[in-house]
Amino acid sequence: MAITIKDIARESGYAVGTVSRVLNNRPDVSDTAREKIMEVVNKYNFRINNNAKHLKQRAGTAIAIIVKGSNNMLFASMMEQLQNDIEDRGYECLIYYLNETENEVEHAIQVCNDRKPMGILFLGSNHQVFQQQFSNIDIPCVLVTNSGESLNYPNLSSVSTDDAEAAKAAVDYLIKLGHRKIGVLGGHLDGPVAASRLKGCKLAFSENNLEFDSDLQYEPSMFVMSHGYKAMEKLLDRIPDITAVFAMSDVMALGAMRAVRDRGLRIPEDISIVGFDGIELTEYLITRLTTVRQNREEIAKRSIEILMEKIRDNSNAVHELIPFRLIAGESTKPL
Amino acid sequence: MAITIKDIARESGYAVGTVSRVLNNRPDVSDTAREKIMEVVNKYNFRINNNAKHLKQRAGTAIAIIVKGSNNMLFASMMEQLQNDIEDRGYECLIYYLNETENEVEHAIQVCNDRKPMGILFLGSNHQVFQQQFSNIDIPCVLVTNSGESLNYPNLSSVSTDDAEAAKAAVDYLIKLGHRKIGVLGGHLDGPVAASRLKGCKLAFSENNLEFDSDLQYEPSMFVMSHGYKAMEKLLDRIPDITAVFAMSDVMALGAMRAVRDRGLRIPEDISIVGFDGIELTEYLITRLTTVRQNREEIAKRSIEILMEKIRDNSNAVHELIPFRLIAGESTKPL
DNA sequence: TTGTAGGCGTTATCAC
DNA sequence: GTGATAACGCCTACAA
Repeated sequence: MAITIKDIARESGYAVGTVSRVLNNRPDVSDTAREKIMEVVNKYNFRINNNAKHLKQRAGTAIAIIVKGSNNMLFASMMEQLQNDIEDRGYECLIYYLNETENEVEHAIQVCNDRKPMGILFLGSNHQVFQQQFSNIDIPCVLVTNSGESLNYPNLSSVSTDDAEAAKAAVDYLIKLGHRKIGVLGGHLDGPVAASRLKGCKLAFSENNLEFDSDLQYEPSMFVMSHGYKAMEKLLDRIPDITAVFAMSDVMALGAMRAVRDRGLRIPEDISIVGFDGIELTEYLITRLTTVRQNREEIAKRSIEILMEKIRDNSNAVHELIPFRLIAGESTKPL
Repeated sequence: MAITIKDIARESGYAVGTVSRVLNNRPDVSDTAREKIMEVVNKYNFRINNNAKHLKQRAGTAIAIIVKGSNNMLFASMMEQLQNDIEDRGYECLIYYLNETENEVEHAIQVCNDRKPMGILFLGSNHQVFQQQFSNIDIPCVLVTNSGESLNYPNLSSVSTDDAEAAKAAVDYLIKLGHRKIGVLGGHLDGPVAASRLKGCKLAFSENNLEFDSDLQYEPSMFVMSHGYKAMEKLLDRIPDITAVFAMSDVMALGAMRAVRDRGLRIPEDISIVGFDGIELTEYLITRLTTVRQNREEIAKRSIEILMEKIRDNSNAVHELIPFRLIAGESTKPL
């Protein structure tokens, strides 16, 4: 059906081995051969069959990136840098987007089987899934943006923000501004991210001798605008005299802002809001969002550096925390 | 190295043929065989080698989606629906994200070579690239969101918004509100999208007996916030008494809004802004953005329906326009 | 219902 | 520097 290197070999007068060598830019080919063969390749618009190629190749030279959630703006904003960085280092970059319901480790195992990458970067991860199946993976991996410390695998490093510290900083900021009736919008607590952030919140309250009643002040929400909106409505219903909110993601904060406004309240005059992540969008909002900015450039950079190091020396996993910054925007004010 | 169906065959006491049949859910296998083989498969955590599989398979049963730009919020918001819809119809869904600099048709040709999909959906496309190379693709394809009419390939359909009409509606709206000093922020005009939208703008002006001086009133910009911001600054410099702006994408409009605010002007009191696309975000902004909403749900739905139809009967390409709606937000007001 | 064997298109390993 | 040939792991006839 399709044209193969065999056809190219016949047409060019060379053997398949030589054609393969040319196609892979091997040095041990004469210029005449290279020229003649490439001519035929172009003439027939030949394309290599990657299935055959990867079937035969023992070890591939590629880095895989597995992203959970094509709608995640934080991840989206990191992809270009990651991809460029990997390619600049001479590796091929295999990108896979999975949705929330798919099993990222299962997928990774299959990728290892099919493409034998040298390492994997995970953007977004479900810890339970990692606990259950990650032992099937034996190449170096890095969790980008989540800590993998508690998972404790020798080949699973991580580069992330200190969630507890960062959340604490957000709530501290609100408390310093004089707020006392503070609500928290966050993820469901089965994951370590929301749990850590909530832990940080609680610490901020207790260190300031303030009560924190989770049932009253905490409202779980998915990390999307619509859920942030609804969660904020519930919080406003439960705590009518609330004056500030910390949302565990900017996107949720955005939904919350609109909910506040739709109740006829103003930001920051009536309610102060702090987000989390520091996605680009927050700087363009007319009421710039005060947010905990994860240093995504540095996280991306270090993730790759660490992955490369592990590929090189196969040393034990490291778990690095990258400093965050609280960016004071216009969505908060002293009470 | 890795475990193969041969190993499974040996362990289970069956032949490789039977193992293959079980793995592919073929009906012509006894329950005992299926059971016994699956037991061994699970015991050894066997995973099929897709390279070998696809190398051998003549025709794959999959639909490919090629997306240009992982940062494009309009595309991101359509992916889930597309993916679910395709999988609900029993097809496998192959997703590839490319960045702006990569050649989507080149990539598609390679995908056809390797995975032999039944059809391809393109989200985002460069017309020049299609002109040059699309003739190498002979399976049904659909351009999702861009018109492919002028490309005139028998196997390239498209489902899109009438760009000229929609842009005209946006500018008409501003004119009806009494605005006369109107600026336009748009893409570089080598692509058909920006060109069509600009054409629509011009028509709106001329039908209302208004002048439109491109050099003065049109400012090109990439479809990202930062460029929208800068382009708006230029427009404000050139036309100090400007009262309204139409931006050819919501993301650009967002940048423009912030630029306006940073000049100490207010939206919509001093400047009205209309966007394009109608991404979810626009509904959550505190100053809800007036925008031309592309009916992305319907575009996604029809794109797949058309692709399926073409796969079935291989009939000639169709180019469908899906009605848009102008959503009046809070970013515009009568002059 | 199950087994056998050939071949998919490439790379790798020999020779020459 | 180049050629011949044996794998790679699976699917698909065809035979039993």
